[in-house]
Amino acid sequence: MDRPDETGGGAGPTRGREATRARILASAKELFTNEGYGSVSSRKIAAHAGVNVALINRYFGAKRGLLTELLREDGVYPGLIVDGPRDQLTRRLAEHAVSRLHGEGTALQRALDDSAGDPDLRSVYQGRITSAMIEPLAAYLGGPEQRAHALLLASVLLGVARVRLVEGAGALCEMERETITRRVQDLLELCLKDFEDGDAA
Amino acid sequence: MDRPDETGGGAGPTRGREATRARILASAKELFTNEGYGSVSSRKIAAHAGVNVALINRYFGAKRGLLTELLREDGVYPGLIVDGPRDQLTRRLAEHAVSRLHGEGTALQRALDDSAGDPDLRSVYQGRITSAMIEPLAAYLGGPEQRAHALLLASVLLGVARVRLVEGAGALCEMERETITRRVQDLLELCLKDFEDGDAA
DNA sequence: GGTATATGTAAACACTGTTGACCTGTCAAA
DNA sequence: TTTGACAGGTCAACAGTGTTTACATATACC
Repeated sequence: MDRPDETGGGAGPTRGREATRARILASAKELFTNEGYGSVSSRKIAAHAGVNVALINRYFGAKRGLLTELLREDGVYPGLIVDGPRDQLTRRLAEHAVSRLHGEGTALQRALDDSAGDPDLRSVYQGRITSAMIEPLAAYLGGPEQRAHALLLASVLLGVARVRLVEGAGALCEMERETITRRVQDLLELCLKDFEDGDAA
Repeated sequence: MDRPDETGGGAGPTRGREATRARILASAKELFTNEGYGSVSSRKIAAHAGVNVALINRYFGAKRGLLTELLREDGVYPGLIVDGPRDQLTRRLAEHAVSRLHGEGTALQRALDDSAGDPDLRSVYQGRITSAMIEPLAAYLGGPEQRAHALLLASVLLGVARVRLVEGAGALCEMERETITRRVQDLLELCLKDFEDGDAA
């Protein structure tokens, strides 16, 4: 039952459960970053890690498990942007969105954004967006309409991300950064308005 | 060089270039509609159409060509919603978005929306969204900032569509339909504001 | 009739993710 | 020390995928 490996007690053995897991994960991270999820095969990851293909499924269940693990470690949609003063929430979110629009952030984040549409990853991202974006937002906002407000915020944030994939978002990136950030912020602010006042036109 | 088929001049022969093309396309449409793009294999389409697999690639280049053709025929993102009185543009777009949010529209449309993330289809949807959504919007809007405005509109529209895939959009669908439509319309309206006025708070 | 050409067929290719059977080395108990 | 158990690793195969190539066939024209 106990682990018989790490006999030397060293920091980095090249074999054994944890060492192999780590090497696979590191290879996956590097390859996904440079080539995207869909373009990297299990065998390629295994070869790069100097490890047998079957071990990927042994340790991560399936290829998708690698990405799940990377997301868990890296926190691609960090709840961090939610935390902070309430009156600056939309500003933080807008800056985050525009930053993503400009392709900033970790190379891995960019790669995973690009791979988000893969059918194999759909359930992964679905759960991730819900648990790391919509639910934290709803909890942070509070109130009876928290979920609707959170979904609207998510719509704008995801929409901006999506238009980058489709278009490169050239025209938006060419604008003064503060201008587009301000506009996104205004959109987010509008998402948060109460739903009572029907027709303010 | 000329077409030797359709010798009888009948309406529906079961062999020959056009007949085969049509049968493949009809099968693809039916299967994609019911099972989505990624879950339907080339062989399955061919079997359903009673046709050899190789003919798919002969007549449509590749599997993706089937979907390109279906999109071309069906006009999934019709420029129709753009046409109309200018002061009702956002209303039309909002109604369209909310309608999609509720999963209305053709079954095929719904299926293709769901398949939009497939890596194999990325270039197809990229071109389609650009040519059938962003460019018509930009042309319709006019002005020096037309492209930025069109991209912002697209962000909201695509974002609303995306949140449906992720969440089922339960909370948004449970709301009074007019309320959510109004809110989306307001968001779209805000997208169209000039970028000059920097800080209206 | 002969022949070029369009259409349809069968089989393979080069992949993919995944799995099951099989070694192998190390540790614990007898 | 011998035995047995078991975690860790290897290999080959499975069942799929999209796509292509070489071949057979039927049609239409000269």
